[in-house]
Amino acid sequence: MCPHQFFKMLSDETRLRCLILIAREGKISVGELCLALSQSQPKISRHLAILRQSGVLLDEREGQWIYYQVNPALPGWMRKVIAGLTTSKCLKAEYLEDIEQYQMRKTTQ
Amino acid sequence: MCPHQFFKMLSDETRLRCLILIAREGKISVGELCLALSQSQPKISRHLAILRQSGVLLDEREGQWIYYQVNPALPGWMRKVIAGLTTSKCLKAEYLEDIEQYQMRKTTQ
DNA sequence: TTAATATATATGCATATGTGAATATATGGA
DNA sequence: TCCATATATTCACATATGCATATATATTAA
Repeated sequence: MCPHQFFKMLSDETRLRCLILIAREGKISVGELCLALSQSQPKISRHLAILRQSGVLLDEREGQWIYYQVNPALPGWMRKVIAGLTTSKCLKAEYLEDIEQYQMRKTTQ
Repeated sequence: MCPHQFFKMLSDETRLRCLILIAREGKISVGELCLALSQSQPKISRHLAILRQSGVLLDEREGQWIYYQVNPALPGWMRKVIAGLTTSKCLKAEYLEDIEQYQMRKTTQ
């Protein structure tokens, strides 16, 4: 994938928030993403499809659930950009709340 | 600027090629960019305006020419992404030809 | 098989984006 | 002043994008 195409993947806020959450948590189901980001299921699903079709994410079914993860075979320069995002101080509070949301739900369930 | 907005800046091929060439060469005029990328002047000018208005580039007039450079005050995470691009092996041959084009013209003039 | 849950896809629409062509503005020199 | 050069902007148009809603598919359990 060309650099500008990869950046286009990251240019939508919902897609980027999904990707960052998945990159930090390793593996998340669609439903968990919807709850963490407070977005509708079709909306999340469409953005995950875009990331999947471009090869950025991998999906894997487990019973009724489908889990998404960052494709470990991504070229180094893409992994670097994603890694930079997950550790960076550039993220809005909003993004970080996604992670809190997700982790709260994980621990209380 | 939010990460997804920065990535939107980089999601257009012409804009990205401009930015990479500017980042590698330091300072380039609009005309030189047009020649290096073989693109029309209004097209290049419009993309430079987008990068300038978003604060990614700075412009500076020198007589009839206007030179663009990467804004040195960019946050670290943005500079890292740009630096990753200028040194990366991810660039298509096409991108690298821009640089050759530019340097050829520089040395022969 | 039927119902419930989880996820994906299709449709219609409004808006955003990129483009070429034409035009406007700014600078420098005759 | 007038002209040439360099750059910016406007306009009209085609295409792309994201969205909400509705619907389809797959899995599990009863």
